[in-house]
Amino acid sequence: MSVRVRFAPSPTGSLHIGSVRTTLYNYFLARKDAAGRLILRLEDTDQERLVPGAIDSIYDGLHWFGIRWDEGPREGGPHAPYVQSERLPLYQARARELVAGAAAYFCFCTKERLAQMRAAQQARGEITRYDRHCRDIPPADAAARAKDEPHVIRLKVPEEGTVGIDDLVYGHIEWPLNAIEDQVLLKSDGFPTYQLAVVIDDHDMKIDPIIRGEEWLPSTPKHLLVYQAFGWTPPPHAHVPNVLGPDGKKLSKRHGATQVDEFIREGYLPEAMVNFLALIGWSPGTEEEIFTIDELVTRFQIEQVHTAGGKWDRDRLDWFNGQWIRRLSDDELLRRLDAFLPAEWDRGLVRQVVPLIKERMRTLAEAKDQIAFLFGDRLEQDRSLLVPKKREPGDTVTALSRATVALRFLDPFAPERIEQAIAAVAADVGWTVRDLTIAIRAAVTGRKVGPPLYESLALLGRARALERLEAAQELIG
RNA sequence: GGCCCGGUCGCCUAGCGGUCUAGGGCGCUUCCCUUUCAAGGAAGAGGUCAUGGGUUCGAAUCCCAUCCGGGCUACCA
Repeated sequence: MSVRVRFAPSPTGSLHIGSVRTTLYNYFLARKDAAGRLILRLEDTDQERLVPGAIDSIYDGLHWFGIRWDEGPREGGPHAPYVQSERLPLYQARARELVAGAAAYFCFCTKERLAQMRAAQQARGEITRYDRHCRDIPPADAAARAKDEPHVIRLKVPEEGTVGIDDLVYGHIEWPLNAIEDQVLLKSDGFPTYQLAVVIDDHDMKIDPIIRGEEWLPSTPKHLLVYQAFGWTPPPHAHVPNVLGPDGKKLSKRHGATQVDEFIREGYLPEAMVNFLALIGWSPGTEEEIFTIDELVTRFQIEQVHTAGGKWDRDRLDWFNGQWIRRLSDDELLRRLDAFLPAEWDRGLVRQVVPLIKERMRTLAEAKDQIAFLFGDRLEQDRSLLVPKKREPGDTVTALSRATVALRFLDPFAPERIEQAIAAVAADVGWTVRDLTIAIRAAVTGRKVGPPLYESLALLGRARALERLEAAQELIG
């Protein structure tokens, strides 16, 4: 039996980083098995929460990560359609089947009555749960009323007993039936609830195993009961722990960026995100840290997934990102950088600085500020940076003017020659090379830190370098 | 409140009854390298394995209780 796994997002917004983690685990398993299949299914049964464009952003986000799947809304497949709102007749027929078999029943309670009931239960300090008011209406009467009265279909949960699963991650878990209410399966608008749709779809699409977030654990008994009602055998389940915010709660917008497109915009690499994400809640059991997505496919074992939630650690993500940036070839890095730099910046020149800033970047977005001095003629100089600590303005002007002279006729205007020239000037004026480079860097780049100075000067070109050195002398004086 | 899950350095984690005086990575500190900043290299601080009881010759590892944290508790998913 080959692996058939799925990820089933609701198109209620853009892709959340936590669900990407779960999707990654599904992906690893699907690719590990040569005959494995990954299925994308859209769970849009809540029509009120639909967000237009969400489907596109799910597709874009997943593709960005390098995740490919085999069956889905746009890809088609043997179990189409893969969008729940297009499968309505299926759910309705199945729900009626359950009613006919006395495993479910029509319920005519209004939302108002349910609200009142809940309020009363709460006031009495009881568990809030459907009181099974409609459970014992004679089936014939109920069927007749259902013809023209608004209604839902509820599952007839057995009075006692237990249901349980052997979760691939959490092990054996059991729930007493008396804690489970008669779940709504089909809403009054004819749409299925998640609980019904997910079971029918996973069954029809032959999903095995089901891998999903830990937050679904409490609704597993409800699903199990639906499987039972249909007489189906539930597939193996694997729940994976949540990705948590710094406060230990489920990662959400109030913890900062959580959407894939935000990370793309901030200049994170998919390689780094995959690597980082995979290691929250799973470990290969070795001391290695850096993995490509393909390596993860071969290493990943669902049984090694943890039971405890893991916190999101931005510093660690940044470290992974730096690692992956440094693993890129210069040409590849140039390609990735493209979207983060103004279109008018000369790519030939950018290509030449790339090696100089490669190990100075943690995100792609940082590159722009680091190399901006190379582009355009105007440069904002900061007088306070121009004069090194413990040096006099006058001496600085002298040093800078000597450097200007030394660089003017240097041939070629290349890093090694520049280095020699600057060393000579430093010796000449009795300054440390360090202090002299501080002043020159400030003059030429306007900043305190940046890529290596001699290479930067060479790339800047003699004309602009001299111009800026002279401007700096004026500014000080 | 009820049900379920969890608890190893600040964070991600190794560990699955003895090799643990608890290992690695991030972050932090110091040093080396050095034209700045990084990167890289080296060293270091940091954990009474939530707590208390058992079981055992032996427990981070098994059992129980307690505490703390989280999730769920909808005609949301």
